[in-house]
Amino acid sequence: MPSPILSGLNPEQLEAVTLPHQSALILAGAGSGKTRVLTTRIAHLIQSGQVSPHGILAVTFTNKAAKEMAARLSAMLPINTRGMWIGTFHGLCNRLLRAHHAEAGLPAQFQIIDSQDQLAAIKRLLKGLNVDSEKYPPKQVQHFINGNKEAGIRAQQVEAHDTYGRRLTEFYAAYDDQCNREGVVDFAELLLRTHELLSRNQLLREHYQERFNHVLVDEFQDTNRLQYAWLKLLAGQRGAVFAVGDDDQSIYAFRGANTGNMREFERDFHLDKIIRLEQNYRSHGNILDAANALIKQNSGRLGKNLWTAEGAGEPIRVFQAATDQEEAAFIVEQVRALHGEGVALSDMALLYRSNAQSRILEHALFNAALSYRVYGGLRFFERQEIKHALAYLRLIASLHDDGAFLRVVNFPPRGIGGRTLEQLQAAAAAQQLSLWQAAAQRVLGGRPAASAAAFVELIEAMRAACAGLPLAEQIEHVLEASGLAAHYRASKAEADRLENLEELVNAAAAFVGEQGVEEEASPEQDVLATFLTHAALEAGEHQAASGSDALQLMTVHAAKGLEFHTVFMSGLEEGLFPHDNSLNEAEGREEERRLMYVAITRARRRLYLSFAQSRMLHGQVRYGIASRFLSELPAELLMPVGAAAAPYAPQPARSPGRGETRPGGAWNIGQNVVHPKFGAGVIVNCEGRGTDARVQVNFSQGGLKWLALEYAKLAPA
DNA sequence: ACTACGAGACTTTTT
DNA sequence: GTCTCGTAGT
Repeated sequence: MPSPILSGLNPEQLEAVTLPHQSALILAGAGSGKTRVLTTRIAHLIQSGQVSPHGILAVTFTNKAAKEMAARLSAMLPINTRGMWIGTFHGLCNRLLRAHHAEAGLPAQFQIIDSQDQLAAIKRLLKGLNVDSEKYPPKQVQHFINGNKEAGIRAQQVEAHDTYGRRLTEFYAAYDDQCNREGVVDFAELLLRTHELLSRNQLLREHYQERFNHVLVDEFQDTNRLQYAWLKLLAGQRGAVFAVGDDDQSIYAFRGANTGNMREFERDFHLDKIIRLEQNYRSHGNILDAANALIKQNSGRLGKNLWTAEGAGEPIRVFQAATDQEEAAFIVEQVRALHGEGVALSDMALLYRSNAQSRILEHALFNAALSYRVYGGLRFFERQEIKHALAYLRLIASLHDDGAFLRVVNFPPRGIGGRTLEQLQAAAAAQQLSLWQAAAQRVLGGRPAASAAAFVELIEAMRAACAGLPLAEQIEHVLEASGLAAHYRASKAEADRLENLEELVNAAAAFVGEQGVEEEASPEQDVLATFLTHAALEAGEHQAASGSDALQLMTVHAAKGLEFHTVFMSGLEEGLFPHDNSLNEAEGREEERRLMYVAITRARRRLYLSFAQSRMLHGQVRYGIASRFLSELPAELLMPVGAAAAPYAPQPARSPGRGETRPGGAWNIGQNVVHPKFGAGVIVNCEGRGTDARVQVNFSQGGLKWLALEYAKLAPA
């Protein structure tokens, strides 16, 4: 007698869901019901009595995915998912480290710092070591540290081959020391610490290995080395790892995702089961055919071909615009028409490769009075006013947090400037004290000591006043006592920041409301710590939902996992998409292609691909040719649209348009040329006439150069 | 100690 | 075009 939760699954989905206790890889194509399979399997395991909710570990990458999984699960089964171990890698690590902080060598109230805070900590560290930030850019040091942590390598284990590498390794070691002193943990550290804790502590390891009989992973293709090692460790010899992913949608290699994990998983776990979910429930045939044809050109795929029971549907529309403005105007016009036909604006997406492209599109939409919503940008807990407020709270919770100290010691301004801080930092370093201790012990003399002492008193007063208050009231008190609220009230230009601070109080109240149900007996101080963790681990929505029907604007990355009736993929030009910076290595080129694959498979019914021959980028006009991806799609699936409906490839040399000079009569923008010294290149700009005429050439070897035509020995190629 | 101006950068991003 | 960072000026 099949259970109702299994009804409606196709044979492959059913097989995946009802697999016995064994490790398995589910290759789930776009729109193949991946999340459904994952959640239904958990529900099925529990319902059939194979495991209790207690024995499940379900890991995702984003909080959104974790929440959705929990929500779907509680809709399927009458269970409370709150106590279950469903969460992000980082969230679950946090949970483990809080429970075993002593064994992990962490203070009970350790704070989590985000990448911004981490970068600030590194800058501070380098400054203290008198390091030339030209030679060792903080961003690069951060990259080095995180890269090593994600490979499971501590500073002591780094194999440095040159002076530069040895220096970076020193910084890595010093950074970890600094974090330990301050009681802060960065994102990568959460994972590495947990991994070390479990590898070192046999009792703990066996406890969790026994407990988590079933480990389920979402978006497995996005895991990095450390996350994979973490999974392997938790699963142990007898555990079953059920990994769901799609190698064709791996678009995060640039931030450490190891595409090799899928193959390694297959080998390490001796998989005899790889289930492919290839039936797509989202898109019409032409769209899937295009996606399949494109992705086939990548090498080293595990292999998969999407199909649909639906018809072919409409052809894919391709639009060639002369300028980015024209491209935007075309999109506006099409959006209007479709909206008129009854397609909701929110069911249409406007995608682009990089955020910089959104502005011109926004401009056109704004002028057309079409409502739109841009995803991306600053998130709630990343805003500076929120960071300031949280830093006061962090300092109250954990006085030795130098990062928090420095963020607020002079904000709002209270006469503690760079000079004073330098002295304070020197004194603290000399005596191995935190900045707080140094300030509290009045190591300074003169006027600076007085202002520092005043700050110490301020924080101590806040700490005392907050003790025992509900969280929201604590925050309200801090906002007033610190002068933050007054500071933002005083400036008209920053009224929105004040609003955000008020929103922070609301968020805290809501947070306590949600928490309160479960953990009724938790002491007040712990609520603050939990809230700070929440703020660090979950930066909040990118933008508050406007509620109204609005066109969705976002990068292709941000669109992963979403679907729309109509998708406009804009800016399909060489150099933009695929992006210049990714073209050097085959890996990068293939990732760009996967990105294009993700873009195409977002569309249910209609797909527009557009590009512009000229585009304003970085304040300069760039001339581009059609993206290679357009020629990689089967021509019979494409339909040129728009005023000209002209063929777009191969790119004909364009004669100069309005306002463009035509020096010497022989040189055109877009023309390929050869220079005796610089080699092959393409003309991207012209200027002046007669003997003054100059052309700008983008050389494949030498980069961008302005050349005076009178002297340069330029020849057509 | 704070503010203002200019030089240079600038793919994608979650935790 | 726009944001960030560092330095110079008040």
